Parts: sequence; C-alpha cells; structure tokens
Amino acid sequence: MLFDYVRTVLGTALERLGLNADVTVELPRHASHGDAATTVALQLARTLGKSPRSVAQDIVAAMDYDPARISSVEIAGPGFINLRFGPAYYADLFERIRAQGERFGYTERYARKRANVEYVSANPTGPLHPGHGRNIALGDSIARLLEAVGYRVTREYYFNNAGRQMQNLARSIYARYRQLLGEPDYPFDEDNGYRGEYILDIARELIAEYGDSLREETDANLAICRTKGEQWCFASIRSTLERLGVRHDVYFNEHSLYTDGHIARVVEDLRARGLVYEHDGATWIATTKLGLEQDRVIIKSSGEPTYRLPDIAYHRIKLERGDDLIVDVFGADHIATIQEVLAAVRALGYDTSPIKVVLHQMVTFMKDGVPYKLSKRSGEQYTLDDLIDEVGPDVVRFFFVMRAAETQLVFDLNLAREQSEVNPVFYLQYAHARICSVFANAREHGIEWENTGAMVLDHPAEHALVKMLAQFPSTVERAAEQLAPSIVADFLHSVAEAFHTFYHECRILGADRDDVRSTRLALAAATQTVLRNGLHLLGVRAPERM
RNA sequence: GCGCCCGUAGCUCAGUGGAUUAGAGCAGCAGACUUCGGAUCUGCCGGUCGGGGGUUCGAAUCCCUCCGGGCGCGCCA
Repeated sequence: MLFDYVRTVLGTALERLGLNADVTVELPRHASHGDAATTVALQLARTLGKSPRSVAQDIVAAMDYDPARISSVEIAGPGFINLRFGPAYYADLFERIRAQGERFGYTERYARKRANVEYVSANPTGPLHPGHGRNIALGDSIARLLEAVGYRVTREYYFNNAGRQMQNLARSIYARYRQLLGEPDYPFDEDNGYRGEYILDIARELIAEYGDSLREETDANLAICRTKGEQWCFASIRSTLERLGVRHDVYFNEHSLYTDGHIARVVEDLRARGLVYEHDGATWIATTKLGLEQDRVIIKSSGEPTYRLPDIAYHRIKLERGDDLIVDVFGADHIATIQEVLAAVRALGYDTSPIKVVLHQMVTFMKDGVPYKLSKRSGEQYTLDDLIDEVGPDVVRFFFVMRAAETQLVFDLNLAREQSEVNPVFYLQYAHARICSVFANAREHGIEWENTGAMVLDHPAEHALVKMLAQFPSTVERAAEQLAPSIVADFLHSVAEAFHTFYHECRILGADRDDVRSTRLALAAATQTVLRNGLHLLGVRAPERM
C-alpha cells in the first residue's frame, strides 16, 4: 500500500524501456535517502551489460509521474533510485486508510484457502506449565494472522488419552486416594508417578464422589481414576486456554487412529514399500533408507506401537484433508521426531510441502537475575495459571510472541510483573488508551468532527505516522507468510512510537484550524484501528483506559 | 559423533543481499510544552555484527570452516 503508486510508476517506465524485472521498492534506512528507494537498476545492470547508474538514468528519464505525489527523484550511490513523496501522496495514503476504517490491515490475498494449525496438544496428565505458554501464544497468533490474510483456519489440538502415561496418571491418583483414606504407607511410584499437588485434589474429588468404594484395586476402579483424571486435567487445560483467549475447533483423539484402522493401514503401506522389518521381536521402520541416521521401532515387542506410528498416520490424515496449509507448532525437542514422521509420510507417496513446522526454542524464566526453576519433579508445581495470576494474560501472550520463535527466549519475571513503562506491553496499550482519551475529551467538549476526505497533512510527524500506518497490511501479510507474530509485535512498537511523537508535536484538539483538527482526529482514529487490530492478532487487549 | 536452532551495544533483541553513519528497548547520563494522560517525548553514552576464508558491483544477511551456547539423537511422548 505504501509503495503502490511508486511501483506503478516504475513498472510503467520499465515497460516503456522494454525491460522486465520485479520492481522491489523499499523504505530507506535513513530518512535522508528519501521515502522510497529501488535497486532495480542495480539488478538490471548485469544482464544489460551497462553501468548501474546509466540504467538508473534511463529509468528515471522514462518515468512519468504526478509531481504533487512524487516531489523528487534522484540517483544515488552506485545506482539507487530514491524518491520523495509529495503532499498528494500522503493525502492519498491517508484517504485510503480512512476509507477502509475498521477493515484496514486485513487482506483477501489468501481468500478461499484453508489452513489447519495444530498447537498446544498437551496430553491430559496435568495442568499446563509455563513453558507451554510459548506454544500456545505462537500457535494462536499464527492462526489469527492466517485469518487476517484470508485463510479459513481450523485450530486443532491433538491428544492421547490412552497409553502408558494415562496408566501412570491413574495409578498416581489411585495411590493418593488410598493414602487419603488413611493408608499413608500405600506405595506411590516415585519414578513414574505424577507428584503434583493436583493429584491430591483429584483424589479428594473422588472421595467426595465415591467415598471409599474404590478402595479395591481392580481394573474397573483404576479406570474410574483414569477417566476422572483425564476429565480433571482437560478441564484445567481448557480453563487456562480460555483465560488466554484460546479455543480450538477440533480435538483430535489419537485413539481414533486405532479404531478407524489408520494405524494398520500405515504399517501395511510401509511394508508394501519394503520399509518395514522385524527385529528383536519388534517392528522397525527403515528410516535409513529415507536418508536418516538410524532405523526406528514403530511397534514394540510388547505389541504396542510407539508414538511415531500414530504420528505418521495423523499427518497422513491431515494431508488427505486437502488443506492448503498445515502448520505444526512444536517445541525444539520434537525436531528428530518430525523429521522421521515427514520422511515416512513422503515415503507413502505424499507431498509434504503443505506442512510447515514452526519449531520454537525453549524458554528460560529469570527471576532476580537468576534462572527460575519451574521443576516438574517437585511436588509443588508452578503452572501457567500461576504465571497468568502473577502478570496477567496480556503480558503472558505478548512476552511469548515478542521474540522470533527460533530464539531461546528469556522470560524476565521481574520485567513482566513491572506495571510501568519498562514493560513493552504497556507502551503499546498506553498509546491506544491515550487515543481513546483524546476522543473522550473531544466528546466531553462537544467537539464536532467529520471523518471525511479532503484533509490536510503538513507536519513531518504526521507524514511519518501515515507512512508507518500504511505499512500495516503488508506487514501482516509478511508475518502471516513467515508464520512469525514477532514481526507484528515489532511493527506495533514502531506505530506506537510514531504516534507518541506525533502526539507530542502536534496538538490534536487544540489545533488552530478546524480542518487540521479533523485530519489529526482521523489520523488518531486510524492509529487506534491499527493498534487494536494488531494487538488482536497477538491476542492482547487494547484497553480504553489504564 | 550426527541432526536442528542460535551467536549483533553492559542486558534483552530487531535487521526484507544494499548506501560516507548496523538499529530499538532496558540500564547509565542530560533535558522537555504552566493547555489533549509525563505509563510520554528529545538528546548523549555505548559495536572487531563469535573468529577466519569465499561468492558478489555490494555481506550482519548467502556458502565453507572453526569456536561458543541450546535442544534432540529410547522398544518414553
């Protein structure tokens, strides 16, 4: 949007010269180099066998433009073409932002495309821990970003409520149940058991519900413990997600892969391709034939599949659904697994290119300058809920997406708890609240203004703000394409900065002319929209007052 | 040993192959309109972009190599 007119002018000039090239226009790093710059002459010089500067001269000579929109064109350095916007350019940008109003920033580029985003996918064996926060915030913001560029998005949660983990959960609950019933020495499996405080809570609920009628150690009673545990854990997980504004459309149960025959089909199909063999009583997949380091077990000698097998079946199903884009949000510890799974699915004859894996690195929590241990081993767990209690949902969501997924994030608990200007979330929210306050003031003083066209933009701070706002749609697209919410977080900081500077230098309500006041109010309204829409993409609230 | 990720200011991080001068925030220092929210704004201080080669008109960015850190490499998930 920012460079639409510039691109058109340059494109026409190239056409006139019989040249063919992608016109990339960028914002120069230094304001002294103008408002827009292109390196197209440098790129063309080689194939044309001419010097970049002379190519640039030809292009400039062939440019036909409105001098009110482009006030200067110059060739600089080795062959850059630098342009400066004129008043009409700003007026035009501003008008387009104003006309789009609340829809500004959302595009239709990927309309009619379907995307599936899988995230969280924690098994129901306990409350979410703080480390899950990054996966949740990333996954949900990615889903929001994809929606913003037109995708129809399904949010999916994959879980396993069978298998060894759930047996351990049932046994843990049962042991605590017996202990609470007056047998403190009843054995608790310290190695495999879940030692969290919440197990006791579940056991207490069982006593309230069943009294001591589950005392006998039968499969049926353990099954009751298991079911109770699963329900309790899922309720806990969902309530935490709810607090963060996250809701999934599909909960995919791993167990259905067995009952629907998908698991058996995967084994048969892999076997038909000569990729399966038996060894030491187990069934193996020959991943070495697929270019990986070593072969892996897919069915243990006990007859139980390993997690790999359902993962392969699950990804095959995802591909068969025909979505245009399939996003897996995983922690860095899944890297080996996902490589194996994708290699196996490819070996089954599928094109895995719709699958994009967002691997995020681990989070280190810091408190008072030292790493804060959030041990799962200790009986007392620090949960994601505790973190939300401590710093609030907005800070949790923002902190987990403000850095690129591939960085090893440091979550500074002191900074997060700080309710002041050092906290980067408040800088953005304050800008929004400030704008709301200006409008509240306008209403209070009975200031009438019309958000119509024909406005005046004179001040450099106004120009800087308009230029910033005009980049919102392309920024959202770039963030969506790169599956990188941190791009939006950075951008919003720049918007807030441009607004605060504008606010400081330009009186809005106190402007000395009515048309200037109306322009500035409209500019504030547009900034408000960008901040609100942008914060929404990150799942952070845009408060009217703080 | 192998695979993936990272290494940029004291700290946390941006940086889309581009420009004599690599940018923010925090920390530190110095300032700001008696009027719309000072949770703000303006300056200053601070860098061998981990080291070394290469590709290119041009490299923090791409390639190679070495060093350092993280995560994996289970008949756990």
